[in-house]
Amino acid sequence: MTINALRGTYDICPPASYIWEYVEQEARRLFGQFGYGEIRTPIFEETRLFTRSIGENTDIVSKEMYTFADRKGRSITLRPEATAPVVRAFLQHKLYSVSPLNKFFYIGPMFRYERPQAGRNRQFYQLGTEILGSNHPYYDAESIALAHQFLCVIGINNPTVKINSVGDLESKKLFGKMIQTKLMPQQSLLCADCQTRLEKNPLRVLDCKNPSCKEYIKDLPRLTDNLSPASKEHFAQVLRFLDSMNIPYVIDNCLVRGLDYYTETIFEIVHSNLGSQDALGGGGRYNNLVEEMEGPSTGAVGFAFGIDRLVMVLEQLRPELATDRQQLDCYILNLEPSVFTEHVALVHKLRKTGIRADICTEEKSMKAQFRAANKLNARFVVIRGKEEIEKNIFSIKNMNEANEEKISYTDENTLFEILRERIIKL
RNA sequence: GUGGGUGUAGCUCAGUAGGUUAGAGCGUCUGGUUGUGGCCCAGAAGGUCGACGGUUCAAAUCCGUUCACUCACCCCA
Repeated sequence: MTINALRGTYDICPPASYIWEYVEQEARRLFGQFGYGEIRTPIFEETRLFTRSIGENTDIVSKEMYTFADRKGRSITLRPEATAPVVRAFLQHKLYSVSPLNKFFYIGPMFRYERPQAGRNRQFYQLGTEILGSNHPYYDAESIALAHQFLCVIGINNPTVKINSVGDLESKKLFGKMIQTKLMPQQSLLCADCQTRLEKNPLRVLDCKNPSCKEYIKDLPRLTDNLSPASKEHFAQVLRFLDSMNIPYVIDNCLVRGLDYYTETIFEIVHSNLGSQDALGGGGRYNNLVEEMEGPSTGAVGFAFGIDRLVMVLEQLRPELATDRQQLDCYILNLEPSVFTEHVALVHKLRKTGIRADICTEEKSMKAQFRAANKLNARFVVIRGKEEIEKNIFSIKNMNEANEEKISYTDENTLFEILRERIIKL
């Protein structure tokens, strides 16, 4: 009985892993350029960190958390998202007193117990940012600009940025109540999902795709018309900054996010090359979360990409990323056991000077060894067989030009030097 | 949690009016005269046909159960 990876988890083997490396490498470079420092938090936390921050009756907390008791009976949860852990770290280390503004990025696995489907796994990977310490609308726009530029950098060129505002905590609550009172009389006419949404999370009714529900939704007041003057101005400024940076976006009055802590600006980036789960990433502002977690009043905004989904799109758009383009500089054949040890020293010496060298360990036929060299995409092959040893020479074959050079052998070191010279010359 | 689809070689898949030793392409390995790769040619290895049970003289094929994968709903990255 073989053991397989658990449902919703998977292995990333070469050459597919090259895409992941590429995405992460470009993220580190660009996010660093924008002034974000990497933060790494633990993969598991106390359960109440998430129940408190994300919200008791959100889907994530009510049915998707990997929660278990540790050996001392404490309730532990594998992180379903990174914002709460980052805020926890921010407070634990009192980073607000180290610097008024903190910009972080993170890369790592998250866990949600869901039925897997295209673009959704139980262990999935996010790469995201958090800016803590300001409620200036510029930072909402910067988050979106960074996300947008990152996609451009890695070659995902036509994403759609959807944006909306839910206003401050007060207007968010008031608007929810408004929807409830307007729709309650017709509750029984809505779809089953909307009936429960209306009670648990009324804003969600807005993005129901059910055609019959849409009839009722279109007559509802609009979120953006019911914002407080301050929230309205905040949102207008975010849009103004986006315009000034030429970041394209679509205002989507029905966009709602599933986590309780979002306030003001929320956004989502979708892409048509994905399946039904078409969001590459999303985020928004969360001005009350830090305070709710017993920290000082702190404006904050963040977003996250699903790396799994970025990779899915890149597999389609840039399949060349998943090929091993690296050439081997030098492959040393194994024809005479008497010189094998000398060759072990040679490979090591070459590698120490930064050359990509490798050695054949099996005493196979010359044809087989050349086939191996070819598969490894070797530029040079070192040949020391019976003939060379008798004549006291060694041969270097250039695989690209298919010509061979025979050089007289004096000692190990000159062999190394001559080989190195040939390799570096190219 | 709910619903649909699919399980045959390492990969992509053929293979039903149930009937001999279950196939192809790619990949892997070995050869194609004495020591040379890619192209070409030849050959080999590799499968308890997802698992279990049933019908039948006979099951990859029909029936039942189960597991896995997959897509979608809910929701999210």
